[in-house]
Amino acid sequence: MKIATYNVNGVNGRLPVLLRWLAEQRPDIVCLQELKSPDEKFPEKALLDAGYQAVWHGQKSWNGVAILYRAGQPAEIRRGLPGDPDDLHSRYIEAVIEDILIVCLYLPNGNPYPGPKFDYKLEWFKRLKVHAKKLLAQNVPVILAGDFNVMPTELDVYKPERWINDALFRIEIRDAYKQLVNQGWTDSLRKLYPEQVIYTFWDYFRNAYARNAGLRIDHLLLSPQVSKRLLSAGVDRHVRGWEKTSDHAPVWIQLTDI
DNA sequence: ATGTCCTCTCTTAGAGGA
Repeated sequence: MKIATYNVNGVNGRLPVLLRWLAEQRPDIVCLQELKSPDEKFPEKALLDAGYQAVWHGQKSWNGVAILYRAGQPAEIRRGLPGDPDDLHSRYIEAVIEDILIVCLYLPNGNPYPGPKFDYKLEWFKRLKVHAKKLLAQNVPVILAGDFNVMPTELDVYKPERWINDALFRIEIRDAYKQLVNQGWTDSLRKLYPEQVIYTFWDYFRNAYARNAGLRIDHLLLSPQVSKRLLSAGVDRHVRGWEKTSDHAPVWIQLTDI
């Protein structure tokens, strides 16, 4: 079973690219971020025609997350990260697919540092850690997939020294990510490729993709029950080279069937 | 500071976000 996460940067503007990639790779499950679409404008019909049923949590202009499934309807469990009723951003959705709890999340960017957006990111991370710990305690297969807006280590940035005061790399944010992973999650790509330079995002600016000036900020974290089923993982980086493409590339894992 | 690309609107240019 192949499970992917992809920050599409506008699900409607990016629909041709998304459909092309779905047809090419045929992932079983897809977590999408940055829909930038209100719920009523989500391209449900086009995705159904492409063979995918979906649950989604959108909002106008910004954010938005969705989970697609090729072999049935994802069973939505939760929308919105618990812990702050005043947080109205659409950044979190959970669904059960087959035997796995799929969490699709879009962590706040947090820039500029310092400031309220950075504080919001730290708070969001705190709430995520609280909730993720509860999920682990259930001892069921769980996947946390999405755009975490965190480069976990210096290996994950083309020029670490330039990113020290960026909200995607500030030490508080790396620490928060480390604390999350240390609860017992497995970072899929790092597990299989502990020392390889792997990027999932290349800025639109400065010809970043051609220079491979990238970041690794999209992650698939696995609970122990899923981790033991991990077969392979990778980045569909060629998609970043397509016309009218997202600034992220799809990231995927392959699990053994049970 | 800049670069680019998305979405929305006090809309066809500019603002805000990433």
